[in-house]
Amino acid sequence: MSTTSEENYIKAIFKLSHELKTEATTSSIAEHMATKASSVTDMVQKLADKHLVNYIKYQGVTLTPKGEKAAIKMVRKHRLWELFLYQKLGFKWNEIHEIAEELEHIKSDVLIERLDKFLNYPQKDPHGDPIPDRKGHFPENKSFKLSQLSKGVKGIVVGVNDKSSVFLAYLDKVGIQLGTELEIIDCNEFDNSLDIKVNDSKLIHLSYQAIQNILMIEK
Amino acid sequence: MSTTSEENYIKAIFKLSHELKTEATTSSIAEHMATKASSVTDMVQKLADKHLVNYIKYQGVTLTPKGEKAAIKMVRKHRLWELFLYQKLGFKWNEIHEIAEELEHIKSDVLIERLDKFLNYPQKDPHGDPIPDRKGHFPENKSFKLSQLSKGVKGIVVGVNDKSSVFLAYLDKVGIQLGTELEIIDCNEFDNSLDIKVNDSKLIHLSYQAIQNILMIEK
DNA sequence: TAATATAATTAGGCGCGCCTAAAATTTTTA
DNA sequence: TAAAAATTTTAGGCGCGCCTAATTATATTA
Ligand SMILES: [Mn+2]
Ligand SMILES: [Mn+2]
Ligand SMILES: [Mn+2]
Ligand SMILES: [Mn+2]
Repeated sequence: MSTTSEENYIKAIFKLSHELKTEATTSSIAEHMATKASSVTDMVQKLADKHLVNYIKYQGVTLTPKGEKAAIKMVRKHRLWELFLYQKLGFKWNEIHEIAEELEHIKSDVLIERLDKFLNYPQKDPHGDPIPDRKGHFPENKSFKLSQLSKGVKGIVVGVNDKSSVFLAYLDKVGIQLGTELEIIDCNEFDNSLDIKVNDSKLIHLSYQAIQNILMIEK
Repeated sequence: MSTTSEENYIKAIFKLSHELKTEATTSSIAEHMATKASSVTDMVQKLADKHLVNYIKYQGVTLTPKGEKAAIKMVRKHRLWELFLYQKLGFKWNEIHEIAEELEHIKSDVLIERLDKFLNYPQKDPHGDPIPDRKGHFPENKSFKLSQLSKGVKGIVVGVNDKSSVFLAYLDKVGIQLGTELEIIDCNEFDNSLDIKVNDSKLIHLSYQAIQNILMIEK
């Protein structure tokens, strides 16, 4: 069996190497988990002993197939719990991550399958992220950053990169949620910000920082 | 804040002193928690430092008002999660305790209030046990043991004392659940067992051990 | 390529929750 | 009421997950 701490490390390594497509180095893991490099080394050695990661001293770390399977299961649990909190208990999309961070560690396998069924085998979490199925397969998720759309184009918001509470609350404030239609009115070259029409009505202004973190499909 | 371990100890002390109305001694706590007496002493000292229990060396332990409030909150959380698992996810009444034992430690206060609302502010858990409200008040729960009913009397099952999976599965097997009507057909004095008619049809035989653990109200 | 800067690991230590064994205290029994 | 038994506490130790400081290895730069 694995501890809560082990599970959080496995998730972090998965996120770094598979989602952000960066190297999972000792320091990047430490930064991601707000811990110290020496703590990461300790844990990575432990995970290597358990054959969850491939680890060569000074050479960074990758997940083994066993570790990847464990990571995907954690992602599945996290996102199902987030959807439960959002859809059934009425939490806002910026209130769910922290609680799911705890709920994802509940051990029962049958629990997660029952939850999946209760939620009608959903494919997306409240942030637009794909929920892997029981076998670990991710539903196809084609989207691009709002920053990549050009003037005049209309698109639908299908996800976010930054899931921080402040960013999500900001999107709420300016009237953006999943499914919102955005039209690029103008692109301000000097700071790469955009003027945008929201749902064919309100006009807003979004910084480059913001538009890099909003995921779209074309309409 | 309190750890999972502290919470489990507080719950055990509450159960021993308030529900079973026994003394919460070092050894009774140790037995209840399947741990060693020396571990209990360690924890009880820690809980005393936090003003959650009154503790005098060699004299056993009682909850302070603060400790009792914390205990009741744990009971509330445990029973709400049990009901969720039973009612919403379709678990059987003998499958829920272990999972709730983990879920009860999820930290968010607003979560538990949302869950309460989602479940329609229930008063009883799937074992017939009372669920304290947000303020810590328990709904009145009058019932008596099946072993206290006399021949010819009819009653309704409203709870169980033993929540072990084996006992609950046994009750399922003989057709007893909450709300089942039982009629005392005969009392066998030599071993205090009962012959019982279930829901006006099937005749079964229950040992003294069993009938001490079934809670009834008269019909 | 040698010196320097950066990154990673190791050494050693800490609190937590648990254990065993020994000592202290209380309760029971003779 | 004194000895024996049972209970409880203390002493000391262990694994976990974390830390700081020191050391070692790798990457960068002159
Ligand atoms: Mn987590
Ligand atoms: Mn999410
Ligand atoms: Mn518990
Ligand atoms: Mn219960």
